[in-house]
Amino acid sequence: MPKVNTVKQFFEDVYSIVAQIPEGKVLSYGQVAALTGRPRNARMVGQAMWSAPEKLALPCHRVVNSRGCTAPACPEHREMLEREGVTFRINGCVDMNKHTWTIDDMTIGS
DNA sequence: AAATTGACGGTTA
DNA sequence: GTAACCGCCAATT
Repeated sequence: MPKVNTVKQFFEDVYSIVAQIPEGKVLSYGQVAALTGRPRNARMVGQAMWSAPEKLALPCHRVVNSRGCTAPACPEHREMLEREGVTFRINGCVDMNKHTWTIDDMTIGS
């Protein structure tokens, strides 16, 4: 019954984290990968997004690359983020310094 | 089983 | 600050 830490588990972790991203915040693939325990699997995270079942309502538009830009094939996500309160720079990238999500943003509660 | 590709990241030029 | 190259890890062909 070999059920070790396989990629499948990694995918579940990715879905779990991405699903917890609050509105107006974004995460980079590498950041998500690091939170799942695979900082080198940034690419795999993207693959997970593209492979993510829509029934999970996974906010993949809140996941961007290291530059803070939206996914290469989904520039329309930019408008979705703007609508959620995310601010964009002239270069078309998100203001990471203010919108890169962190655990600290969810634990400061109260 | 081997080689190529890929929603990426980081470093060097 | 921008451009190019290499490197990481798993999937796909």
